[in-house]
Amino acid sequence: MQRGEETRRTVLGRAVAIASVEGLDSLSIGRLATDLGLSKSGVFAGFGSKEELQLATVRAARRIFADAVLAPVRDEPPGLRKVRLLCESWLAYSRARVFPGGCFFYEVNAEYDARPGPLRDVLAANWREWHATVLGLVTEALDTGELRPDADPEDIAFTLIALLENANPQALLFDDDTPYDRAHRAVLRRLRSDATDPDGPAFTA
Amino acid sequence: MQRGEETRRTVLGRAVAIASVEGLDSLSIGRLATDLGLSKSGVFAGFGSKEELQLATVRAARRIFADAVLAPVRDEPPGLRKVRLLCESWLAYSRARVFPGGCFFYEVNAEYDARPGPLRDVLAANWREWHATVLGLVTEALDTGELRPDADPEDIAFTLIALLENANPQALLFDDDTPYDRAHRAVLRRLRSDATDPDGPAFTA
DNA sequence: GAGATATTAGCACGACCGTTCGTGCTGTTT
DNA sequence: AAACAGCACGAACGGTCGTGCTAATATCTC
Repeated sequence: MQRGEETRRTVLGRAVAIASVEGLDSLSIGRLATDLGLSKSGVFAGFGSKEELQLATVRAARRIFADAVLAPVRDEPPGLRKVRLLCESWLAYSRARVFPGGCFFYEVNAEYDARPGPLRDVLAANWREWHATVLGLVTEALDTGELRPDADPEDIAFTLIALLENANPQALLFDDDTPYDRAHRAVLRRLRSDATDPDGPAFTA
Repeated sequence: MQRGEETRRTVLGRAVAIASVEGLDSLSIGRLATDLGLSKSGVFAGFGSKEELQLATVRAARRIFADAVLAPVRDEPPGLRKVRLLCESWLAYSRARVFPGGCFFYEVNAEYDARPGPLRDVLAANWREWHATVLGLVTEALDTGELRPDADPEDIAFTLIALLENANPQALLFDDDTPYDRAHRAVLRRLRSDATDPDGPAFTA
């Protein structure tokens, strides 16, 4: 009997869309029910509490993020090119409005970063995971010798993430895609500045 | 008879604090009244509508931001050092929790960047102003010859802002101040990479 | 088919929301 | 002293919120 699971999926699909635009606080069970033609208690029953609905929404968004951003580069060989492709994948994900409100996690991190509780904890864990992913790829690029040995992978990861995430609100606030291009150029610049071969194939292929 | 104005100030002081942590949506007139020992209708009367309260809150936050971040460097002579001091001023502002939720505008921009309306419009204007300020100082540093003539001021401004803003959520999410140090180093690195004298007095004084 | 079970619907609750209204207080102006 | 504006108050409005109940319905197992 997996009809309940399907309902949950339907609800979560709408929930991630709403939350990416208006935040997890604006998720309301009654509104979800009305939007989807369900009863309020039916939606409620599928989650048990509003907080569980919010947590499930974050987990659903995490899967979508992984599919949209991480999956396309998963099978790339380690190295500097893979770092670049990951950044480009992220920019494409924000630009394509995989979530209608841009990056889901930019929105909800800002919403909960100063509010202790289970939600912030899971968001912090997701951030750590994302940061570790970027840092891991940068470290691999160091191992392949495409980055100078004295390069600081932590600094590179921090900078790359900063450039990506900053394009998101600017593009949304002004309904303008040029911040993505600017972020892309800044990413390339940062990578080149520590690359052993600034004109190598990692930047052109 | 300026007692009303003083009440408004009291309300706005609490409002900016709440909004920096929980967002402008979580501002509730009844809660402000309870917190401050006022009546709900009294608070309401001072603003006329919830949206006007939100807009007034943004204006109040803008003044606080200007005092905390811009004012300390206002009288510095133009040049690369002034750019660096502005960045350090911003980091100190976020670190010191001038707003308890970190940077007020990081929070509310994320909240409203995908929601058209008067609030997004005023937030976009504020962002433009902030960006123009950074860009102006960078351009001045170009004029003084401290930055290489082929440096792209737009790219520098974008990168600096990205580095600053990215430190904020990370510090809040993990209750940890090291992102500020990392952002600081990244800022210096970015400025040095386009400076005519990477070891000049702009970086040491 | 019959019975067990998982899933929805319907309804009511208390709390809080933004907003409106009428009223009284307080200090200035005439 | 009288008239007046500015301001805050308490009460109440219709609505929506999350959350519990109970009842009806759909699906799976025998």
